[in-house]
Amino acid sequence: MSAPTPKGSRRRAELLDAAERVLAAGGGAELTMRAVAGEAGVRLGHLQYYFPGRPDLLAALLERVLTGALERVAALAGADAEQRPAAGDVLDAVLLADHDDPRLVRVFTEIWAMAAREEPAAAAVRGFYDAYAGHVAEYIARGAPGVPASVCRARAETLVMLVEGAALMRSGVAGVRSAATDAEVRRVALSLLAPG
Amino acid sequence: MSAPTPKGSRRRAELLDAAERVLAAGGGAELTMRAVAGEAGVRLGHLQYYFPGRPDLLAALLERVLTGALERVAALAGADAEQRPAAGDVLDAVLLADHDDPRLVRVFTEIWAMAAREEPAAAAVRGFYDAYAGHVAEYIARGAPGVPASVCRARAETLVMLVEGAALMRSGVAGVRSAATDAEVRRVALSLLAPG
DNA sequence: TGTACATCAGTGAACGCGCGTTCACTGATGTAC
DNA sequence: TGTACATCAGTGAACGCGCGTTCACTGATGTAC
Repeated sequence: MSAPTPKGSRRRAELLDAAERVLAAGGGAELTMRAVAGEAGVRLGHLQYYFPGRPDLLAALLERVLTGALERVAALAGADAEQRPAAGDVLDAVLLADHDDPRLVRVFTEIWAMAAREEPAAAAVRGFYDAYAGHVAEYIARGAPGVPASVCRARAETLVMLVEGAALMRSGVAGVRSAATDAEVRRVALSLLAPG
Repeated sequence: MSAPTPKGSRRRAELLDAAERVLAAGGGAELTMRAVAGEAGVRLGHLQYYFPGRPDLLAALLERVLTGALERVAALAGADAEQRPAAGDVLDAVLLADHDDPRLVRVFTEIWAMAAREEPAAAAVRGFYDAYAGHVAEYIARGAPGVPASVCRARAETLVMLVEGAALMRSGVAGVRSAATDAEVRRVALSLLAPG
């Protein structure tokens, strides 16, 4: 597939959209070539024109979801060093916007499960969280000039753990949301993001 | 299956052991009736004598894993109000013992994915984390007599989020372990478990 | 502007395979008398 | 202690189904001259 045409890229994106909807709705076990083709409104054989085998589809889907999520993190935490958004606003954006989409939480639980199974997927997921923590660490460092980079990194990784755990627990999958806990999470997260 | 015989209970447990090994090794997609029967060394038809359908096996497996994990939490955090173990020891036990078993982390990522798919599984998982947080809240309350129960609960839920996020990130699935981050997680977790 | 041809986009049927499920069956174990 | 019988434990073959994959095919679109 060298130099894809505009139409080709659009179709490819549509097919991945469909795959993402199927994954969110039914989980990895229902993410079949037929189901994706049906969701996209094309024939099985045509889906395989773009993604010859199921592994090709899975890899492309994983890459797109992770890239999209990372771009959102970068936009929130990193873009302009000058216009550094307030830590509270960043947290609210992560905790409210991202986690309020149960679709995304579902997709991520499936991605974690995929990563636990297959090393290539795990490598992609580790790369994602590594970059994620990198953005957060940079944000922290900008707000605390004297603090060593290694400390910023440790705080960033801890914050990512808390946020991902919160995603799981607040999503209805493994727990339910409560205002008191949200406030406590926010307090702890803030102390990591902008200590002092 | 009224009043199972000793032999029946043993066989049942053996079959669930096998199912757990298959789940840890290959994930939910490979957890087939045939694979479990093969792992247990019995014939397919015989597995179905104890678990007539796949849903029966899945439900029993989920219940056993969650019950086992909860018992370990209860033993750590709750048992005797008199012999209250030090917060640091509790944390070390959770972070080192539990998380050092990649098998268990893998099983839990699969359980989260299952819960994201099926509401009955989600209900069981929510019940588990509810009880988990309850034990932790009680532990916190015993160490901080003046603090309202609602505050203890919020701290406990936040701690559970952090611990589960840490399990994911430290397991190799979504991240790698680092001593600096471990220390930071421990510091934050301790501040939740035994503030002041 | 027209034509020939290569490539791109999309279809449809068929394959072999592993799955969950069904079911008739056999041997082992317990229990009543 | 022996026997008859019910239940428990385990086998083995077959079923229909949905899956990923293969492949020959057709129509649409671009491109060279």
